[in-house]
Formats: sequence, C-alpha cells, structure tokens
Amino acid sequence: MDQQVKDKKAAIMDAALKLFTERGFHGTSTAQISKDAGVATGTLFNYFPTKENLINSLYFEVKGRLSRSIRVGIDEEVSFQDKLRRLWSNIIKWGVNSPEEYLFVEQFCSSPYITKITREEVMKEYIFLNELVQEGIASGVLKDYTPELTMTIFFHGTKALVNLILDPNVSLDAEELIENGFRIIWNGLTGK
Amino acid sequence: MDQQVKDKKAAIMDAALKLFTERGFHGTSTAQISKDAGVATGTLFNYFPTKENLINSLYFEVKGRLSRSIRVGIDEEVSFQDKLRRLWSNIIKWGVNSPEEYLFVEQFCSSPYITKITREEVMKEYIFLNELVQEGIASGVLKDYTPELTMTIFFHGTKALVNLILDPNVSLDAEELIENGFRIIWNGLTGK
Amino acid sequence: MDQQVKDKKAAIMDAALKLFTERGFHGTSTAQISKDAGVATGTLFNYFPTKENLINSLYFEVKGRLSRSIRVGIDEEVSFQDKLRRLWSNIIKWGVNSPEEYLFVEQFCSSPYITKITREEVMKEYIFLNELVQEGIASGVLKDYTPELTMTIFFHGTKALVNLILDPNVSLDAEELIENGFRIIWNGLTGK
Amino acid sequence: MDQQVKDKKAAIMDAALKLFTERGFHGTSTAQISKDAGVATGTLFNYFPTKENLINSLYFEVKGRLSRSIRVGIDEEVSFQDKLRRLWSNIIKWGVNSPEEYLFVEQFCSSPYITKITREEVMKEYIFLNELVQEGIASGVLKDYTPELTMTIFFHGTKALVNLILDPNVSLDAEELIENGFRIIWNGLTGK
DNA sequence: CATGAATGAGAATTCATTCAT
DNA sequence: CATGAATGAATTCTCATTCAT
Repeated sequence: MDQQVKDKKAAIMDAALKLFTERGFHGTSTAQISKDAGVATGTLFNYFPTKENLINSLYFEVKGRLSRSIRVGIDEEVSFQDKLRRLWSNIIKWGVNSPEEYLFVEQFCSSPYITKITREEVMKEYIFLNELVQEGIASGVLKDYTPELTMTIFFHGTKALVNLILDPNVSLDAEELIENGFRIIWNGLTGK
Repeated sequence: MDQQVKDKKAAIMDAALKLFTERGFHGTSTAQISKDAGVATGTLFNYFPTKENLINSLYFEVKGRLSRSIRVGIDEEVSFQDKLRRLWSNIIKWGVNSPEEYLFVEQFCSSPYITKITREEVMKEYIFLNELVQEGIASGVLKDYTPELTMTIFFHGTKALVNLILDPNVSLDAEELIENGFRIIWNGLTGK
Repeated sequence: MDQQVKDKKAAIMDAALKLFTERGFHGTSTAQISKDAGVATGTLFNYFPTKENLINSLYFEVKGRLSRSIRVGIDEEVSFQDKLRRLWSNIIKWGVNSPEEYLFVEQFCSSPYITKITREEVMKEYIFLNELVQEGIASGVLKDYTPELTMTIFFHGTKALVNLILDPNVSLDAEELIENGFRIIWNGLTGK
Repeated sequence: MDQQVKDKKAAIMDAALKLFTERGFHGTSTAQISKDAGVATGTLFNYFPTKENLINSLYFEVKGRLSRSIRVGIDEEVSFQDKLRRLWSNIIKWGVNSPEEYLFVEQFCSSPYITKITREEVMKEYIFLNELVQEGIASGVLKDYTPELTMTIFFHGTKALVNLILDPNVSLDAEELIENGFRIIWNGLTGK
C-alpha cells in the first residue's frame, strides 16, 4: 500500500529524469512522462501539482544524492592530495555510474525552470568543496591562484572525464583515465 | 532589395539565436522569433522551411564563425607553446565576446534537434585541433597521455574560463585569468 | 451513528448549497464540496450517485423548505389583504434570512441541471398561490387582469424587495421597505 | 476581406451568446463555441485572448446595444407618464425581441466572470434611469418612496413582463400585457 | 459506510505551419 | 517574397467518478 504509493511516485520521477535529460523541459510532455511511468495522466498531478514542481523536486532529490556520494570516504584520507583525488574520483564515478542523473544536473543547474529556492537549497554542498580548496591553498600545496579559478578548473576537469568515459566512440580504461586525469589537474594546480 | 532579403534572414537568425539560447528550442515559438526579428510569422517560413531547419542553419553558421575565429594568428606563432596559448586565448575570447553564440553552441551541440548531418559537417574543424595536439605529443612537449584525454581537458579548460569570466558574480581581470588558466593547463599537460 | 450519517449528508448539502450559489454548477468541483463538508471525495458519492443528483436533491429540499415557510400563518389572517400581505412578507423574509437558499433557487430554477421531474415535483406549491390570486380576483378585490400577469408582478415584486434589502450598498429599514413595497404592489393590483 | 474578419468575430460572439446563456460560463466549452461558430478552436483565441475576455467583450457589447435601445424616443414624449411608459415598453420590447441577449445580461450582470471594469463601464446608463425617477418624485407625480425602492420595483416589473411574454406556456397579447403591466406599476407608484 | 489514490476524458490555451491576398 | 488570419493537433492541468482497502 505504502509501497505502491512510493512506486508510482518513483516511477514518475524516473521517467521524468530520463525524458527531461534526453529532450529538455519543454520537449518533454507530461503525457509522455505518465506513459513511460505506466500511470494515468492525472496521477502525475496527484504527486506534483505542476510540471515545474516536478522538475524542481527531481532536481532537489538528484542533487541530494550527488551531494552525499561525493563526500564518501574523504574524511578517511589523510593527505590533502588523497582527499582531493578521492573527491575527483567520487564525482567522476558518480557521473559515470548515474549518467542520466549526471546529465540532468548538468543541463538544469542553470535552467530557468529550477527555482531560485531549489537552487539555493542545493548550493550548500558547494561550501564544502570551497573549504577544501581554500585549505589546499592555505597550506601551500595548491598554488595561490584565485580560488574560483582553481575550483572551476577542477570541476570542469571532472566533467571532461565523465564525458570522455561515457563517450560511446571511445573505449579506454576508466580507472586509468581517472588517475591520469587527476595527475594532469594535480600537476596543473600545484606546478611551478 | 537583395540587401533587404539578407537583412530579414539575418534578423530572423539573430532573434532566433538569442531566444533559443535563453529559452531553449521548445521554449521559443516561431511567432516570437518573427516578432523580435520584425517580420511576419509567414516570412520566417520563406527562409527556413521548418523550425528544425532554422536551428540547424543557425548551428551551422555559428559553428563556422567559431571555427574561423579560433584559427586566427596561430600560423604566425612559432613555438608550440605559443600556438597552444594562442588557441586557448582565441577560444576563450570568442566565448567571452560572443556569449550568446557560445552558449548556443554549448547548449545545442548535443541536442536532438541538431541533425547528425549538421553535426558531422561541423566536426571537420576538430581535425585541426587534433593535429595540433598530436604534434605536441609527437614532439615530446606534451606528455604522452591518450590524445582524447589531453584534448578534452584542454577544451573543458576553455569552458571553465569562459564561464568564470562571464559569471556576473565574479569580477576578476580577464587577461590575467586567461594567462593563469593557461599556465595551469600547460603545467598539467606537460608536468612530470 | 445514524446521527453521523445525517451529519455527513447534511454537511455535504450545506457545502454544496454555498458553493453552487457562489460559483455555479460547473464552477464547483465535487472535490471542493467534499473538502468544505469535511468528508472524503468518495463519501459524497455514497449519498449522491452523481453531481447532478446532488443538485437536484438540494433543489428539491430547499424548495420544500421555502414552500413550507411561505404558508406560515396565512390561514390565521382573515382579510384577503392581510393574507396577501402575510404571503408577501413571508417570501421576502425567507429570502432575506436564507440568502443562500434564496439565491440558489433563483439561480437554478431555470437551469438545465435541474431535471424536469424535479421541477414538476416542486411546482405543486404554485397551485396554492394561484388559488389565492384567483380568489382575490373573484371576490373583486384584485382588479381583473390575467391571473398570470398579477402573479408574475407579485412574485417579481418580492424578488425586487429581497435584492434591495440584501444589497450591501443599500441600508434601509427592512420592515419599512417590505410594508412600502407591499403598498405599491397592492395599489397597483387594486388601483382604478 | 475585412468583411470575413468581421464575420468570424461576429460568428464567435453569436455562438458564445447563445451557449453562455443556455449553459452558463463553465458549462460552455470554447471548443463548442468554435464549433457552433464554424471556426477552428484556435481562431477563437485570435480574437479573444481568453475565455474571460470573450464573455467580457460580449457583455460590453450587448449591454451597449441594450443601453441604446432603451433610450429611443423618450425625449420625444412630453408628459412624465409617457416618458416612463415609453421606457417601460422599450425595455420589455428589447427583451422580447432579443431574448438571448436579455437572458445573457440577466444571468451575467452579477457574475464573477464580468470584471469590475466592464461592469462599471456599463453602469453609466443607470444614471439616466435614476435621473428620470428622481425627476418624477421631485415633481410630485411619483409618490415619495425611497428612489431605490421605486426603481427596483419598476425594473423587476419589466422583468416580470418579459418572462411572461416569453413563457412558451402562456400566449397572451403582448401589447395588451405591456400596457396592463404599466398600468399596474403606474398605479402602484403613484397611488394614494 | 468511509477513505483517498487512481483514472482518463475533457477543458483552455499554444503554436508550427499554410495559404489567400 | 511579405503578410498575418486560420488551422487543428498537441499541451498542461482539472475533475467526476471508481474501487481496493
């Protein structure tokens, strides 16, 4: 009973995630979402009063999952380099293992359909990363570039890797790519 | 008259570029494009038989402009490092100076509305970049990572810089950011 | 329990009366009625198989209450004028004291949602009024206009008074208005 | 060309008038209006941006026609009684000859779908009637009841007559009914 | 009987596209 | 070629009604 409810809501969110990612917000009809989720058109609106509410709920949830995955195991690492490598690897692996969620977040993180409220609610994680980078610069391990520059290069580096690994035309060993990618970024951010 | 024709077509493309970038493909109506371009709704369809044709034409043209801008002055540079620095700077400056075109290409490069044909037609430029990187690796200046890895890190690096410079919340000196960004990537790609 | 049943049914009818009057038949959803009545959406359909049945039941009941109120005390009056004045006053006071029921009847007496059957069932009371007027004409007190004319002027007169007294922009003494209104109609129907 | 445009708009308004009157605002779908008007569903929205705008435009126009009809010939009458009789007759005849428009105004004059703006725009005519009644009271011809009482009795009297004449179950001579009706009201409003 | 999630037909509105002028 | 009214399929969302619990 309670299970069925969860199932329908989850089915709608799953279908929406896939379709929004593939075809965008306006390119996806609520009818198609309902159909793919195996529910009636009206059912979607029992759970999400509007299409916008649906995408916001989805964004909130997916970003939450991402947020939690990213942090895993970092505290257990001792050296700063290992912490950063773990973060690098966590982000990329999450993207590779949840490509739909990854692409969804990429596509809608700056979309007008995501409310400012949803976005702010979700920005909190950013602080964690910011602190890590600040710590690296303060300890002298990372070179003293503007933190924003360091951070954006690091993040776009992870994006580069996810895209490369997911590219169907390229089949290279993922673990090796991740390690080499990290070496490039690490050399870049610490090099003379 | 011939001028007017050019003007109308150009006006439509300009309006479309702006609207597609801001609101996406399905979020933009042909009526709105016509209105912003100052022409009648029917006129748009005299130049572009369908909305999809319009966005493909637009993509083709914008990508062409990008392609040409990127190459400027590279042949005049002598050292490999200067060639790469020039390429780095060309890409970023184009993005910063033509933010709408830049965002348009970013947004629609992997969109389903862009035909495979359009995309392939446009891929040719890639070869030029590929050759440059291959040359760098062959000459031993760049470290011997898989070329795809090197290339994607480089490109995502330029994206990182464009986004950073365009970010309205961040106001740092663009030239300095570009140079520092290049130093990071160069160190990364050449470092031990 | 039997009490509860009555309560739920009555609560539904109360809520329906108010909402139908305020927003019309199609402007009122059964969900809203249920909500205002404090019952589940399905409960409404345990008592009334359809929305149309609900409004018909409501109409039947309200019209019945009106019918009974109107007659009160008329038999105790002796003169014809007093009987008619009492009827006049009864109708108006019912309207003023039960404005929702009054407006409901006014609004739906000629509506397509009220079945012919319901309407006919309810017409019976009309006979009583008809007889009273016939009696007045026969006795020579009322002038010899077509009875239909006399009746409709009388009824529309009561409507005029109810609307006037209920008008929030007008604040005049109700008793005096009723008496003056009656004088006008009486003079009209008996005058030379 | 210009004719066709007028035709479509007029056809839509005609169909809407009929349907709104018969089935109410929410009971009438824009699809049905379009169908009855013989145009496509989208065409309706070329002329009226929303359903509410349609009913307001309609109300505005119909009320304007009523307003003009009512005044006809009153200035040519000399005595106050003849002026009032003419007004009486004008109103009733308009209602009898344009029953749909009459019922439409009756039904929607106090409806929430008619904007306050539309209503106020339309209230102006009321002043004219008010002045006439004030004049009658001031000159001592009408008895000195509150003007609101006099006016509402008069108006509801016209409604009574229109309903009576339009009633398919009643077939009496209209002219005679109108004259007798006026006599009743006149006697009422002037009687001792 | 009471409940409220589920249903899907139907409602208002939008929009790419056509075509007569 | 330019125009913009006309079209009708498609979209988001509502709601009377059902039915398993």
